[in-house]
Amino acid sequence: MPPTSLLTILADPAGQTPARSRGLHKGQQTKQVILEAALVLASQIGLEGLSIGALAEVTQMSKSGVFAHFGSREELQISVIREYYSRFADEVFYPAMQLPRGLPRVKALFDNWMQRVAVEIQSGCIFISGAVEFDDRPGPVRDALASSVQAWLAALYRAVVQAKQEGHLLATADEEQMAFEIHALILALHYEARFLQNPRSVGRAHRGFDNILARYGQAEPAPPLSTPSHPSSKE
Amino acid sequence: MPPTSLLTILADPAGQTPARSRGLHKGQQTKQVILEAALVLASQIGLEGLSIGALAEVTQMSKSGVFAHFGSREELQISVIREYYSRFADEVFYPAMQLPRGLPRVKALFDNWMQRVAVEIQSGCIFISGAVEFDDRPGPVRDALASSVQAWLAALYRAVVQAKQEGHLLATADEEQMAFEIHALILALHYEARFLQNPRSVGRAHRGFDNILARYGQAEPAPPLSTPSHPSSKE
DNA sequence: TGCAAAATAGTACGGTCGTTCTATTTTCAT
DNA sequence: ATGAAAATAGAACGACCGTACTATTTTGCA
Repeated sequence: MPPTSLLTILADPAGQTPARSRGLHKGQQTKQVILEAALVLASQIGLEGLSIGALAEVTQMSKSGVFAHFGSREELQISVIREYYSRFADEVFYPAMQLPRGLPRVKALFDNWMQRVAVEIQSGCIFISGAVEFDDRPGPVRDALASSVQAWLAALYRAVVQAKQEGHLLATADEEQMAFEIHALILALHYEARFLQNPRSVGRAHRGFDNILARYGQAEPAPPLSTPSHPSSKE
Repeated sequence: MPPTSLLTILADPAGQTPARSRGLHKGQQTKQVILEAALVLASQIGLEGLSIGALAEVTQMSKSGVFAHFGSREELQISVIREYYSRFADEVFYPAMQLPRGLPRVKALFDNWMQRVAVEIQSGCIFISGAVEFDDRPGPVRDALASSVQAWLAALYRAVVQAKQEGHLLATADEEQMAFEIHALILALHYEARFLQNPRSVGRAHRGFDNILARYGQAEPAPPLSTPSHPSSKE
């Protein structure tokens, strides 16, 4: 029983039910294998770089064999987005929801997010690369991508609102602003670490979060400046 | 007489001198026209989306005619990066260098940057889309892109260092951290405004900058929270 | 165990891509 | 004005793309 619902937008509209029977064993299984490979490929070279040919090579299948599972490249891309979103929620969102409302939960959301992005410095993040690829390319892929990101950012925002309600933030705190600044740190981390290969970025992002807490938080002691490793936001 | 030099990295290594003569009139001229079109195209669909065919169509030339000016797609992409960089410097960097060292210059750098990105919400930013496209694709294009961005970020960093030297920032201020947080705001603005189409992003970024100034600055009065329009950082 | 249905393979088509090679046109100093 | 050099055009190449159609194989219930 996941603690909240809103994160369960965009469900697979039709699990499968291809013709009329009910046997859906092998197909779903290999589809999952393909999806797994597609996720890796899309993270590396982007959703636009995802090609059915390359996917067939990786999975040792024929192009048409891969294709048949999705019906179109677009549908494949959307499936990848859904899968990515699902894993993101499992890894970042749900674990944080186990913690009590307020600052603890906000901190956990950020820490989990950071941890995931730190891994994605190597593998790439679909929410970021996809945003650039589908900036001004309307259509179902962009819609799936945007609604996924919006759902996640909304969840983060709600956690901040609750933190203020719990009295963990200053009464003057602007929740939307705080969420914006947190998002900004993650984007900068991804940019500077993955593209510019600056190893200090992880520490910078952690420090930035501490700064945000110091600004919006209730009587947080200002963290000491210039600590070698990341002073972390975990307490 | 540009006030600083470091921004003049990456010069065209060989203007032209194709065979041995010295007449280089018409060629350079149409090359500039092509480059102009390429800049528009690359901003919209990215450096990877830049196709010689599309460029030929836009410029009303033949594919081979366009191609001959660059010799390869890679060289075309690099030319676009150089041109983009040059315009960025003219628009953002040099005007700010007219202002006195310290906070005024830092503020001008940010304001000019903001202004440019605000326009790029429609057209797209090559430094951001390119970063995603060439994350893990080594080669001369990535190198040109990365060195351009690094040069700009270094310039921003120097301005912050000077602001501290001038006594405009707290003695405890971490200049690199401040530059990181400023960069983060710009990235978030681009992401949330261009991809998520959130019209409040410009105001959020401005407010974020004010927060940074309040944190690192010397006795800055905290800006009032919740102002409708952007409270701006211009004094 | 048989047999329909599901899953996969094979092949081909039209399209776009970057690039090469050769022809044609345009430029511009003499 | 002439003629060589520079600029542009044209056509063709091999490669890869998504997709459609048609076999063939594999699956899993009766």
